[in-house]
Amino acid sequence: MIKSKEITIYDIATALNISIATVSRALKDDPVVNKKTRKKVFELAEELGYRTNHFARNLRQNQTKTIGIIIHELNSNFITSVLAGVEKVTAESGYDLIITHSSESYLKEMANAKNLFHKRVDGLIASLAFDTPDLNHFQLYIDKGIPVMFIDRVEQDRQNTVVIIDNAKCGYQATAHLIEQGCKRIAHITSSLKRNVYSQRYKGYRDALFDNNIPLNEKLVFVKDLSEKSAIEAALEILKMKPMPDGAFITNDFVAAVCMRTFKEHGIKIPGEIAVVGFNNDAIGNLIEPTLTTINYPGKEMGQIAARNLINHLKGISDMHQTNTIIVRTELLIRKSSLKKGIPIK
Amino acid sequence: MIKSKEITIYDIATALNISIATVSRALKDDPVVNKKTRKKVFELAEELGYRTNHFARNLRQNQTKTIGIIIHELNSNFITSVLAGVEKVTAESGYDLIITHSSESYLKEMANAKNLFHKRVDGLIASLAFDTPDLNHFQLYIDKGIPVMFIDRVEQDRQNTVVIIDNAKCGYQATAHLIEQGCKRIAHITSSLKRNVYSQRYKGYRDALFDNNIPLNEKLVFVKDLSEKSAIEAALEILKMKPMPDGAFITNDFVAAVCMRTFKEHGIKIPGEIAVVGFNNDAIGNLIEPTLTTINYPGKEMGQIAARNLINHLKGISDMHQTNTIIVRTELLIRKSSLKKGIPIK
DNA sequence: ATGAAAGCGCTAACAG
DNA sequence: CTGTTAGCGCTTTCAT
Repeated sequence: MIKSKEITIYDIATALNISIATVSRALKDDPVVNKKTRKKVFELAEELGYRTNHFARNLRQNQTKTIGIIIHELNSNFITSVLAGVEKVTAESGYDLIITHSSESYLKEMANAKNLFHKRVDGLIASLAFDTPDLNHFQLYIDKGIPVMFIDRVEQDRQNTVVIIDNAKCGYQATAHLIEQGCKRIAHITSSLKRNVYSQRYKGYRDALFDNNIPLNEKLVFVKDLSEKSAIEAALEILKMKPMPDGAFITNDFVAAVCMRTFKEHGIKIPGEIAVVGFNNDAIGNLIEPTLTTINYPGKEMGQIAARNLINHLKGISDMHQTNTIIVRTELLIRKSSLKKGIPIK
Repeated sequence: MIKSKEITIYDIATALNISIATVSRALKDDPVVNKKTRKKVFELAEELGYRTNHFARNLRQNQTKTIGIIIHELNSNFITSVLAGVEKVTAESGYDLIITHSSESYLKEMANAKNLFHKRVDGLIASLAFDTPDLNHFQLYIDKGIPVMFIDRVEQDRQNTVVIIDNAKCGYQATAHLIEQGCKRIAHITSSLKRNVYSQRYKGYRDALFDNNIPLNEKLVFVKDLSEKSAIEAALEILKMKPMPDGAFITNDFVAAVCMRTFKEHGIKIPGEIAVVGFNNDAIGNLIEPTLTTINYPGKEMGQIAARNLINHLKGISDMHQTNTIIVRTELLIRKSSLKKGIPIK
């Protein structure tokens, strides 16, 4: 297959008998160039099938117009929403996106960070893996002054710019809702407490119990990964307890769905014998029986906010280091899995 | 923030008192350079924190080492699997990936194709939107000799390289399975018959009916989009029919789940009164009640195959135009939603 | 085994 | 408003 020759600004300049500088300026809408000239340049560019050589431009300008993104996984509704939000903003601003995922592995996360660094992304958006213990692998970026924006899964003990939800509040709401429905022994199934999202939700759970004079029983707290296997394990442990918990706040809708299935297989009534609240508002929650009460949080919006702040920072419009925590609104979506007392006032 | 100066091969060359040509060669393991020299170069590069300037390289070599991907949507299990497969292969071969999605819109698909063309991807992997009527927007690629690989959602009336499953066979299997379970009036809920995947599954459905002497009843065929709303509509129409269908082959697990929910809300027993077979093997199928019989097909593998063929073609190892259709294996996963007669012999 | 030098396509400083 | 020119960092002949 013979590739037809690539058109450059030289070709356009020669054909129009003007200089390449003028062509270059015309192409980027520099107001300094004569309108007629610009029009001619555009027309010829179109006709000849000219395409900008981004490499020459980037080489010259020493920026890549690329944003890197490291996420922990790409299999949830929430994550694809985040991606969609980021993509929308970056595309509008003419930035490319290189998406990587760490499969919840710290090692892969480090490798991705290094890789994107070598690819010279102008900025980075990251959501941490389960077992990421520190932020040392982002030091490269900090040293070079490359902005990094953390989203959802963040490290708390440093001063980075983060876009998060108020996980403690959500945990509190979920738990308080169960208490309100009459639950006395509320189990909590969660994941690695090293991750802010889980530790904060746990904190909210504890605070809600405390405020309602329910003593914390650590045996009711299950720290698991988010696999189907672990979910079944946790559910079976709950089933064995005497007395059995009468409520469960589960930090993930998929895990909640698996637990509910397991409960039902053992003849347990939901919410009658055990009320359940999940987290994330995945599509699944509306398809299982009973429908799942959950926390809804706007992934797409979070993605947009993160990307917008990063890009504005890059463009010098604003300094993202000034606002270092952005908290996005959330809501408790009450459905059937938690309603022991019937439908509340809407 | 002061960015520390970027190290180039010039810095290394000067420090080592050798030429940049030697550094360049050493860095890419050219066997022609002295082992000791190479070692010194690598050590210094590491120490100084050298990173390759891909733009300079790409500018020089006139290739981007980037693959573009256009998918119809990124919200399904299947699609994220495809992406994971593609990513695995491209990452191993040192290619970047730019992911775009068309949200099932032909217009967005065209825009993406154009955009990726301007970004100069070395190759493209695409899965078509619902309403894409032709392949004209890929003509740019063909004209320039840029390879395009279609996956799953493909256009049939041209000679492109495609990675697909045997949709007709799957449709046949699903339908035959329902017939085997005693179904006589089998509804089919599907989507735009312009898309190969749906038209082929429909064909399989028709063939299975024919082979079992069941006349085709077009009233039992519902062409819908894959939204929750449409799923409910279709389910309600089915519920109204007299006699009601006693089986349904639904080309999407999510839609199947929504239909099942609707059936159950109306007191219909599954599979007793209506047996259901879905398509895709989404996680949801194992969480709803009854569990959903479905067609499993290996997204990750399809992604890998597509990417591998594309890259081998790019590297000149093989010519992908020689093999223009790659068919991947599939399987019918029999679960409870279709088992009117009890569990079959495994 | 190494070096010199040209040039990939573009931008921007400077000079008209 | 337009043109000239010097690189950006790298690869790749062609010499040596």
